[in-house]
Amino acid sequence: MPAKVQEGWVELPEVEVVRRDLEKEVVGRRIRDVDVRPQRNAMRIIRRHARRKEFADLLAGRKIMKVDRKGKYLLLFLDQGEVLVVHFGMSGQFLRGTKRQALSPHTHVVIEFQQGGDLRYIDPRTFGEMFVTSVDDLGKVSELDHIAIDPLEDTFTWQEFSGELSKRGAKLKALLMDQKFVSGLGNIYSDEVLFAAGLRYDRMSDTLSSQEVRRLYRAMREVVQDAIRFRGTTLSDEAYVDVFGKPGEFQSELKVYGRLGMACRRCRTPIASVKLNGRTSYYCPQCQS
DNA sequence: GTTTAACCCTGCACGC
DNA sequence: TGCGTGCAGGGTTAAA
Repeated sequence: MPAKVQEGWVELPEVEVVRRDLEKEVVGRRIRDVDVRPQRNAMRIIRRHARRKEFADLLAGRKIMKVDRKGKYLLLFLDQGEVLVVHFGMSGQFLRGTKRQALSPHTHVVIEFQQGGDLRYIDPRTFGEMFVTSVDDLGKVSELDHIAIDPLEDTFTWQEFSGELSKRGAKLKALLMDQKFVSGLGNIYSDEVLFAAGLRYDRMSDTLSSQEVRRLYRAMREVVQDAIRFRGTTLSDEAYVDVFGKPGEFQSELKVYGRLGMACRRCRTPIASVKLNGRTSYYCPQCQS
């Protein structure tokens, strides 16, 4: 039975690829105008703002100074002490465009630049969102405040990771996906990390040997770094693309995710899946214990 | 403290 | 064949 084609979504590697693209493409540009599209769903994207105009006025005339990432959130810092915060949800994406190019379906926001060209926010499922706040108020945004340490940060050491793991008594899969424990991993990469570490989804975090902790720590950094190098995971035509519309290539590197019934790349045992809290998790029954 | 369920929405699969 | 219905899917949060 072929694996069902899934829509793609956005985890740390994809957000980081977009961040790097935006740094090259939009930093230094000044916003001329912002068009929040007339369809009702566009308001869902800017749900923290009462009106389209309010959101647009906060951005018009501002210059984009730098682009940071916190977990799966993108932070576009503007020249007057304000920040455009973006979360892609499940199906959000940024695309560079020009006035002559027609807007694709589910385009909710178009940011037009003075130097020409625009940046479009597209999101079929509208689970994503964007809002503008001041740098001073960033700390008051609870979702950002709660985000745990990033696996790519140098300050993320395995000793610290080990301490956090033993403090918690939770199943590894749930823990890896918990943004308050470690930031940026979703369903795809948590499965891949657990496979790379040789650990099962239901292992309790406080039962790992120090060797297993180190394996998990190393796997987490390696999988995320590799996925960025391959510019993210694109599972179907409709799925994630970078700012230029180009799909990622990490899907060909996936070891377990979406490979139900296919031979494990390491031991040839068929990949199994299990439903956890309504989400499908993939693993190798032989390689992971 | 952890686990579960529900919410948001679209698109697809399925059945009549 | 065409339409209507049901539900999968991820991140977050509130409830259990």
